Amino acid sequence: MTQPQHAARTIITIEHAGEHVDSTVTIQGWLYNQRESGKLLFPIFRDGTGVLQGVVSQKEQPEAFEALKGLTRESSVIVTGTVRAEARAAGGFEMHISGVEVVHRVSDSEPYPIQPKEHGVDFLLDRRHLWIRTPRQAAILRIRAEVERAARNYMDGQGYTLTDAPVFTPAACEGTSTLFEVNYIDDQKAYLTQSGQLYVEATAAALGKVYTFGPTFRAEKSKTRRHLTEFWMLEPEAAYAHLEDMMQLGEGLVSAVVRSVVKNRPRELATIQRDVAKLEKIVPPFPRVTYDEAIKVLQKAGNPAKWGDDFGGDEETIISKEFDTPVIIHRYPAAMKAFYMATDEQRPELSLSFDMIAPEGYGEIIGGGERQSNYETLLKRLREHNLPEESFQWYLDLRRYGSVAHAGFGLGLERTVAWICGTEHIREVIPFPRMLYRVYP
RNA sequence: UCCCCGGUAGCUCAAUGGUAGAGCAUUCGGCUGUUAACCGAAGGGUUGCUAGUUCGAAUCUAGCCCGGGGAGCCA
Repeated sequence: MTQPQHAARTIITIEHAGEHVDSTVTIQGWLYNQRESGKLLFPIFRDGTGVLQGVVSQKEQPEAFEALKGLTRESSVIVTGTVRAEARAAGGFEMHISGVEVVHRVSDSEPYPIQPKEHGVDFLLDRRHLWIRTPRQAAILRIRAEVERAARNYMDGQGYTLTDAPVFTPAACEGTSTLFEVNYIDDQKAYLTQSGQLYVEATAAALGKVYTFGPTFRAEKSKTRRHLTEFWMLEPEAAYAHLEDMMQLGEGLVSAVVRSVVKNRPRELATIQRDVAKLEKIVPPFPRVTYDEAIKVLQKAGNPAKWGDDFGGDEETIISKEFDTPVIIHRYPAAMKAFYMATDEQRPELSLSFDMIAPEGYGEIIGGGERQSNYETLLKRLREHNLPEESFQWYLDLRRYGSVAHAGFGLGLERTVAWICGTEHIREVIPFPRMLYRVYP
């Protein structure tokens, strides 16, 4: 409106505002909030990269003042002004506004529903498509993107090749109770994958060191802050690899990801007020305890756990509180692990498995281990678990043709991001969470 | 599936058997350095639904619906 028609504009994003002090620039964004003080307005703009306070006086910039006065929250605006260092403004910079173009004005009769104050979870989740505009949510999503980028960089750097796994699968990977069933072509049944692992075992035999990274689905009726029905998993698998190799890869991956977030997303970590000192402590090697030792730690802490019990959230928290970094628990009893897990030759009652537990009570972020490479043993396990042999013939082929020791793990992306961000709930770290009884928006 | 907690104005909550309220948001007015600005005024309600107890129910009882947290299971 008040912008000169033919002026050459320097369009910047708010994250770079500090590089343009004392020059006139233009930002394209939305009105996040506005305070009025008589003949002064203090609008706060956001553009997805950050927020920037503006200031405009009625006396000095009457046109810009009128354009902004009474403007509704989340109206889209293109604003031109001079960036000044300003200690009184949040973030340390402020824009002295000279031109305002209101691109779209939010109606007075239907004001933007999300206010800069406390809201209930249900209300926010119903409006997740708008909630993600909130600076805190936007910062979390940018950190998630950094985690994904850093994880892929690390895996690629370690010589692993990304091999995407299918989402439709013919049968369960571990059991049948937790699968989403879908009608495939001509009344054939298919399921949404709960893990890409079986497929990555095949591609590992083809390419050596591989990983898959994609969505997985669990139809479990879990209603907790650690569960989603649709979540993303990064699953490496390597031929000729053993348990020890995967424990090292896991701690290398997790610490590289954390380091990358600390280095590349300091603004976002500040926005969400994450204690960065805690993240800076995440350096390999991570402490390792065997299942046997973990039981002793629990009993010492007064927990009634006994050998053979699986660990729930309480048990994980007790163990993880002993350390500042994630902790690896390895060699769980074979009975509590999946049919494809290899067993310890020295102690056949143990599986060559490991979990990585995040600090601060965020629970298991990695689960994996060495796979059963012997045809006869694997077939026996399949039958013991009452799994449909027909559906697993291709998987058994991997043990018929050049079977080798191999190992891998699955890293839960959302639990990892939730821990790195310190969020209350895992649902905040995925753009559109899918949870029990919630598929909208 | 089981256990626990909750549902009152657009939002966050108060009212524990006796006239349904506050803050924020919205509208109007005031304020030249605000930080979820502040000050004044106005509008805004089938207290999740159904039945019951009672002179009287947001409040007590039963059933149902919806949501949250946890268990199991897992990343």
